[in-house]
Amino acid sequence: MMQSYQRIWQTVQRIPAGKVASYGQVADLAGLPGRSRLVAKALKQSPTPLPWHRVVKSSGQIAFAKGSEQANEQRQLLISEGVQLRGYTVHSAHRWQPELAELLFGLTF
DNA sequence: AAGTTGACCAAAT
DNA sequence: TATTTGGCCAACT
Repeated sequence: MMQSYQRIWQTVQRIPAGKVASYGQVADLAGLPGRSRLVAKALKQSPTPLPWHRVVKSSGQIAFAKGSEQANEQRQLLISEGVQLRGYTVHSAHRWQPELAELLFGLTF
């Protein structure tokens, strides 16, 4: 549903530069628990200004195949933001841990 | 209308 | 550490 994509995009937009979130984490924050695959789909539709590169697997690995054009691009974007990686895996220290106030920001009631 | 596909995930092996 | 398995569900065949 388009509504879900909007929520996902808004959530991705809140990930700070220099930090990353997992697909599942974004789904949870968007109020769509268990729908990590939908996040991937929404990202595929990525409106240009979206910081899509700040979303990685729960393992810290970049989701694209190693060595692929897209994986390399994502890697460079992250590095340019000061994110440290070992190969195609971001260091756990850069994982986004939203504060309570930040979590509440996404609620609709 | 029924089957397949994903920029995934967590737990089990 | 690596691979498999079952779960997930909207969008496509």
